[in-house]
Amino acid sequence: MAAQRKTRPDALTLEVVDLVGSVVARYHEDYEEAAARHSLTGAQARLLGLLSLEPLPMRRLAQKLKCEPSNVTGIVDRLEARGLVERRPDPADRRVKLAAATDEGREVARGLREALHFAREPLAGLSHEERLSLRDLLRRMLDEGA
Amino acid sequence: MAAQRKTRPDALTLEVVDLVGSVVARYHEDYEEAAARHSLTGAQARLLGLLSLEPLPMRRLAQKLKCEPSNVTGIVDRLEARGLVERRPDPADRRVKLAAATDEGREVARGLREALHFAREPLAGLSHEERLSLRDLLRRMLDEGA
DNA sequence: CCCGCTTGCTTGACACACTGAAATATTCAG
DNA sequence: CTGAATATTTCAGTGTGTCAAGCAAGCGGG
Repeated sequence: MAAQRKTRPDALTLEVVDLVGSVVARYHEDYEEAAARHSLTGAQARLLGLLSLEPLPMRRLAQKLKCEPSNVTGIVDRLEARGLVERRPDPADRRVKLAAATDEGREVARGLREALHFAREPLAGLSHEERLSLRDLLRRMLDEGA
Repeated sequence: MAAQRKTRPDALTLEVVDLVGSVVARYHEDYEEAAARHSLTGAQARLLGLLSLEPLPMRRLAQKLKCEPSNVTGIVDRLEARGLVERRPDPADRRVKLAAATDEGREVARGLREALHFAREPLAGLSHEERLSLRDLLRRMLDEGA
């Protein structure tokens, strides 16, 4: 599959790597900015986004966010203080606490998603076919890369 | 060009947006991990990467990193303490301090870049033509989106 | 010349994200 | 029932980031 492994990447590859870097940077700025408009930090926005889909135990949140559970405690604390998230006991296991978005939390998450769709949509400039091919290329990248 | 503006994005667009999100997440993990292997934080690695190309005044660094100058002070302080960066006076203007990578700093930056090329190369699985078309699509995205 | 404005950098106080270790509560296997 | 494993929290410590204030150096007009 790979035409090269440890060998020097060619100019084209370097350029693509660079472009990906730019896209990543742009995406991040937009994300943080959208979060800030709702008085949230990036971490809080990501966590709230997860909880807007379904309640999750703290442990699962930590896994999804790829950080230590002790870190999640603080983020949930702050969102809870703002009334966007609440902690509920898990009826099946009294050790676990389920974090769940409140109605207001889901509302904020929805607003955030929409702000992001706008922000993320430099895609709008691409035709249907181009989007199709971009989708396939990105899928391939994600598959190959581990 | 754009088939829609404020209207609901179609399923394909949503999927692409999602894929971009995944690529961004993956890229970030790899970046942080590569930095950590050199005992650097992401911010330190980014700053060192900039300085490995050319010395820059603190002010310019803040602009490139999109943060406050007062923040740059701390990051440069830590890199300077590790001997990877040094502050020099600007002969043209005694107010400005030029941050420059030391030899060791450039060496670390080089190692980091290579680690990143590896990490960033889920691209290796794509053919030359595919990379070409990916490059064009990414360029279009970046152009359109501002 | 020198006064006042601007510019570049640093400092200090503060919030948040994050980690790692220790404490607590609960589950679960033997 | 006892001891190991699991879920969460607390605490101390580091780094990133902001904002306001301070200091030094450039710069323009009287």
